[in-house]
Amino acid sequence: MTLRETLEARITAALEKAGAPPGTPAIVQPATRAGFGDYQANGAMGAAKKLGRKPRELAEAALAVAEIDDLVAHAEIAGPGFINLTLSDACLNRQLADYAATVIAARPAGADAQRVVVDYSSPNLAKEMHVGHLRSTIIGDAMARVLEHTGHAVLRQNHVGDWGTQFGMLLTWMNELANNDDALEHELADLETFYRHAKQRFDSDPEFAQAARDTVVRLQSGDPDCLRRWQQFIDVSMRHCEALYARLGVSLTREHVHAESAYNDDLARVVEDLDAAGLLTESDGAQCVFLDEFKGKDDQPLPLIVQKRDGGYLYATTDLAAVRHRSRTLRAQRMLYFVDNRQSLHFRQVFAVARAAGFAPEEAQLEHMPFGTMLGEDGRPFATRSGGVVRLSQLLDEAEERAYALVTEKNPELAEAERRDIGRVVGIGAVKYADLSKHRSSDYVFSWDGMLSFDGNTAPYLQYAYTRVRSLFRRAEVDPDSFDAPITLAEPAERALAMQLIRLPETLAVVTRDGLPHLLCAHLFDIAVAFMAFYEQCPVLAASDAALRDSRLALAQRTSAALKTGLSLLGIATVERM
RNA sequence: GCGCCCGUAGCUCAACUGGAUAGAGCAUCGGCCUUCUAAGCCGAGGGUUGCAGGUUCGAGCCCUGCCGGGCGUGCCA
Repeated sequence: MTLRETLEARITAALEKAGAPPGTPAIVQPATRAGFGDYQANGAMGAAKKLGRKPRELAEAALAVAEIDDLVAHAEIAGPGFINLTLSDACLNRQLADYAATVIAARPAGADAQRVVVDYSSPNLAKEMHVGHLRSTIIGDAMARVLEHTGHAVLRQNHVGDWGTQFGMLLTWMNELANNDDALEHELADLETFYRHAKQRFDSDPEFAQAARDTVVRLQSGDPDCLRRWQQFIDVSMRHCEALYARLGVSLTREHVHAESAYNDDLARVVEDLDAAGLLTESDGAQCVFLDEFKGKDDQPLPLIVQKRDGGYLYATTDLAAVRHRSRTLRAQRMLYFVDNRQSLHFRQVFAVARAAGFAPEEAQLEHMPFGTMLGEDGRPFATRSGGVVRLSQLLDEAEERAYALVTEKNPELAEAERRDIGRVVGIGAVKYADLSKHRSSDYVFSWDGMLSFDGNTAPYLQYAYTRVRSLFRRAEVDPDSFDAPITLAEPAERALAMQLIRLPETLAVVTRDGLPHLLCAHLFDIAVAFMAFYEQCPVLAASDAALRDSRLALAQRTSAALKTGLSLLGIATVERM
């Protein structure tokens, strides 16, 4: 239980003792202003209103019976009925003393631990990954890491698109090139070009288009030659994805891939089960599920189509099969889908049908974690821009190059290899953080300068704060991993930093619940800002006495642990100097 | 037509079950390197939170209407 949750529970209990109905939330939040202490409880006002009592009076009564003396030094009623709380030094010191174990360390699986499926990245293997794939991949990966850190069993699922009509076109193009191994090799080296050439042939040559459609049928009927070709293409495309994952530091590997095609054998069964459950309706030749809660135009019932008139299945069928697999085979209690918000309706329908059909039990948490569309600098959706999208590899090249140039300018005396390494870590970090630090659900504008900025609220700022701590320890010739000393918080800057440090678990709890890693970014930035102020105002190595020096070194050491751990949960690495 | 999302400083974005004086970064302007890394720090300016009502002790957040934008809406994924 985090400090905030403890306060919430204690104040809630106090409100109840003071006469509020059971379960009246205390609504404990970080104080909105420095003068209001460390936390504030806002619940007394709402509760008093329901009771017809004076809010300040209820707050007063609650405070009188609140058992918070072990945590809080000062508590006072302010304004219409806020309860402002200032933590005691003893409380702060307890948290800081055992910081690595109590605040930083990953939580062991407890009673409330869940088996959580995180469905993310899921690129379409027909094409090369582009910048639009960044959001699902980066945000999903951060969430998988945070969930693991908070004690949950995470099951990563990379639901890659490896099936469907466009593969007929690609395989046909492969066949045309097949009599020339070098040409095929060369074409496959660049999937974007490969796709474009195949599409050109498809659009311009009716015979090719027909062959492509025939190939789809052969593929789906299990033709061995087709399957071999298909497998060859998938391998190339998958290796390309894996290279990007490795470069990005994304934790997805081959074992997390559970492709669309893996559900092929389940699809007929899904439709049968829907039929057996009495949910299936034929409409215009298609097999559909109609649920009352979904209405289309003119209040007409809105179907979820699971089988086309020609017998083919759709992605709704695959997603239903996936829910069933994740629930029954993987035994997931919570399933998170980091998928574009354009599929909101689709998931609402799939989840509702899955429950109705019993593919997932009522208590399973099925949550679409939508993210917004990446827009071009003209404000229009990125993918529709003429001239094609920006390749991910292109963006990463540029990021690494700019970071390398900058470190070379700042620290020319570092060895070439180290500067290259710093360029990679800082460049990739900047790109990932630029994406992670924005609220997932809002559309956002892709901007080279935004993605590749190294100033202000960016990953390099956090990485820089980390290197400052490391530099202190190098100069002090002390090993930061084994160093410890009692911490005393005298200066305001020291106390402000300590407060930010001990709040990290609260942020992780919210991130875990809501799937919003930008809150972790914001908190890490707050920690770094507090550290920078501390660093400016409180000399460490030149402190007036040894105890003060060691106290500040210990505080700096906590800071580096918080930053390194926090960044690693975002999937961002650190360097010793930059 | 109906449904979902969005509209906050010049730009890009925050604002945690409705909380106190709406915050950052970038950009602009002014300071700070003979002292722990200036990728930094300190300070300044910049807002009718699209518009109009409503709900209440209190609204960027909730409700209604309007304006503007995005997406979705039966056989692609």
